[in-house]
Amino acid sequence: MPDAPRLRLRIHFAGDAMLGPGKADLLETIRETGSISAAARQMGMSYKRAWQLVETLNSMFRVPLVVRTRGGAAGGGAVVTEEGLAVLADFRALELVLMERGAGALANLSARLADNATPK
Amino acid sequence: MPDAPRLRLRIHFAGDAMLGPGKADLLETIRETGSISAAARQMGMSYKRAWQLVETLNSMFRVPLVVRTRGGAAGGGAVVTEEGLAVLADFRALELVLMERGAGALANLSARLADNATPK
DNA sequence: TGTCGTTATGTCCCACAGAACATAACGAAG
DNA sequence: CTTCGTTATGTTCTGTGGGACATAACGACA
Repeated sequence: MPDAPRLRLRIHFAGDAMLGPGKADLLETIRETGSISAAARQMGMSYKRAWQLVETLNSMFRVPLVVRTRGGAAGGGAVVTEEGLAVLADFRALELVLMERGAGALANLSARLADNATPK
Repeated sequence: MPDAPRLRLRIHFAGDAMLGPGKADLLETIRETGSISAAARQMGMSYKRAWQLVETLNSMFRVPLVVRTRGGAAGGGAVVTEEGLAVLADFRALELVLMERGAGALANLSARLADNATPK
């Protein structure tokens, strides 16, 4: 088995609101870097996209997950709120549950895969 | 709570091979209808797309998941193999595990959502 | 040997997500 | 009151996933 298969989870709420690995990872990177732009750079995505994701994240929950500040010596920054951390934790918990309890089925599936030796 | 959030799961294997709700549902509908085109119609997707999905499904596993026959009185048809049923079962098992064991975290997340009363 | 519904493919087209650029606005510190 | 990095937005461009069509091939059966 070359590399372990990755389980990707996405939650579709009412309307078009959804939460998946993209927003979760972004949230996590913002927490680490304290800045949207730094997170975007680190994740190799455009600042605008990251900003848009934060925007939708904040608007889909009652309490904002990320608070931003503009100006100042550091230019500004972004901080993940308690609510944001909680949301992130819940999402990670779901992923973890899936990884742990689904290892068996996942192994079954992997065993049936054709061995494409990642050609070229 | 308007409608229950849907958990969507996708498995990314090595290379670009991946398995998600799309292929799983298609597999299931083919099993029910015995035909790719009927499944496509029933799922509201073009025949070509359904055919392409079946093609990639068959090529990403060692044993084909769907066998097809052309011509004949009925025009032809498609049958999901034992292997296909097994793959489908494993995927559904993963989904089920997620729904059951993740209900708690999912409820937490839902509770934090902004109540967008599905406007318009 | 003609019929009929399905599988099998190719071509054209378009909506749309996201990249790439381009500017403002901001505000603490020096 | 200048500087500096960040947040905040708008505009343009493009790759592409998938829809919409168009045909061919197939083969059991009447």
